[in-house]
Amino acid sequence: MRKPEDATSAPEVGEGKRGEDGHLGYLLRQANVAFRLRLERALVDTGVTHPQFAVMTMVDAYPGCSNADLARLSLLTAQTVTVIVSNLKRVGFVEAEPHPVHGRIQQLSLTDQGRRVLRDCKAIVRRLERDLSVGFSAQEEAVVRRWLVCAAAGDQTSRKTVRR
Amino acid sequence: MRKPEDATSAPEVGEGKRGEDGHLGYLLRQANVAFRLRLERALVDTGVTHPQFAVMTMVDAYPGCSNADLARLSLLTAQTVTVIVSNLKRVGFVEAEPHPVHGRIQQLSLTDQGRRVLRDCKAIVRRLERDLSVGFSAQEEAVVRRWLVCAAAGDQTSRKTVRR
DNA sequence: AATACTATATTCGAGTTCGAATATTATGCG
DNA sequence: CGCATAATATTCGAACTCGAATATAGTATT
Repeated sequence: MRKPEDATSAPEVGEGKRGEDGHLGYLLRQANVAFRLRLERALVDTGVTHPQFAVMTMVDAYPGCSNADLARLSLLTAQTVTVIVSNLKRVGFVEAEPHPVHGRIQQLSLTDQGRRVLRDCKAIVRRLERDLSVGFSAQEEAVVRRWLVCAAAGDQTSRKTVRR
Repeated sequence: MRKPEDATSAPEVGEGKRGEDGHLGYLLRQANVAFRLRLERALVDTGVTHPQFAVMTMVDAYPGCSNADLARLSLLTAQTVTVIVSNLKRVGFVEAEPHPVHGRIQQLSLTDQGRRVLRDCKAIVRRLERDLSVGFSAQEEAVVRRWLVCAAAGDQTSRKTVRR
């Protein structure tokens, strides 16, 4: 199917159902897959995967947070976060203080090494993120941001005005 | 960290860095995670996962396509598609015609059962996708669609200004 | 105090995803 | 024809992801 002489030729990314006429859910998936892939390949030298980058960023922003806090922040399940955090502990980027005064809660924080690696990752990610806004005005970017937040909130929040 | 009296209280989805002021890459990830989760949970009764739904939709749109074609269409790697297709073959939603005239290429198509299940899935997905556009005008939605296509294309296409 | 409920953390099994590597087939070039 | 190159399909190892289930700890109710 490499040559266009074939009957079932697939469209390029911007064309047909893969272009602006496609389903919004499909376009969202396609955009995310592409950006995730670019991110993952840009981070390969740091040894950090992109879920690990997300978790490390959150631990850095909310030091002392728990596994369950991370799950809420990332919209992932507690099981998923457990795996990511345990991998980060193993390589020494994250450490846990097992005994706050109360609870069996593990308070998480970055190690010095983790902070160093995170700084490198952030520089790489910043470059990739800049590309996401080229070709769009400030007003257009604001629309996109509002849409993304709305899609993330789903029905739970911010849809409460449109009762039925 | 359940009560707001705690020092490190995490913001809700629409607030702070999780709102419209956050990084575009983070917002994209957040939106995708949330939509994927809603989709996965809505499809649970059909027995189809959301990557399986995506692959079945493509096989239905391009019958006779190969594993490598699916990889290009979905922006996934050939290894990933191999696993998904083999799971779909196992449950009998997809079948492969192993011997076209040329090549070792496997021509894929949906079984009758696969087509039936896909029809049910599409009805479910259509409802979820409608929610993605409520609260946005046609012009705003067009901006969002253009941005998503642009993010999917990355640098390869559509940054080249025009056609060849 | 005993019980019920909630939250937290973890384990298990299955599906998804990638990079690396391998085997096989087609094509192009000498 | 013979060989290099490319494309296709697959296997392997590792990480991510979820639902279900389990164990533990804190809170509330009776």
